[in-house]
Amino acid sequence: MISFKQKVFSVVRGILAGEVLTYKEVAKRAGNEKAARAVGAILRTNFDPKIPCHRVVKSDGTIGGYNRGVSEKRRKLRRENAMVGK
DNA sequence: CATTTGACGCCAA
DNA sequence: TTTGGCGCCAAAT
Repeated sequence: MISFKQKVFSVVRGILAGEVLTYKEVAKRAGNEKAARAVGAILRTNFDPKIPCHRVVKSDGTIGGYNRGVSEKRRKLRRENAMVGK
């Protein structure tokens, strides 16, 4: 039985370089659009380099958080995407 | 099983 | 535009 959490990881793992999803989008793809907050909690407790969790940002365009520091996240996004938003 | 937690989202002021 | 407050949810305790 795959948990919501597993689903979230599958989705995030599938994000292509240059693609950025919001927590809400990830939640929707994982099966529950209203679980954006839970997605953050999940990505927070489970760090895994195979998962490009730095490509997940907030709906309002701000960067959100990151286990290894927001600066690091911003830097990675900047390398992959050209613009990160605000 | 009951509570707490927090990388969120949205709206009113 | 910036803040504050409330709702929502899966996980962790």
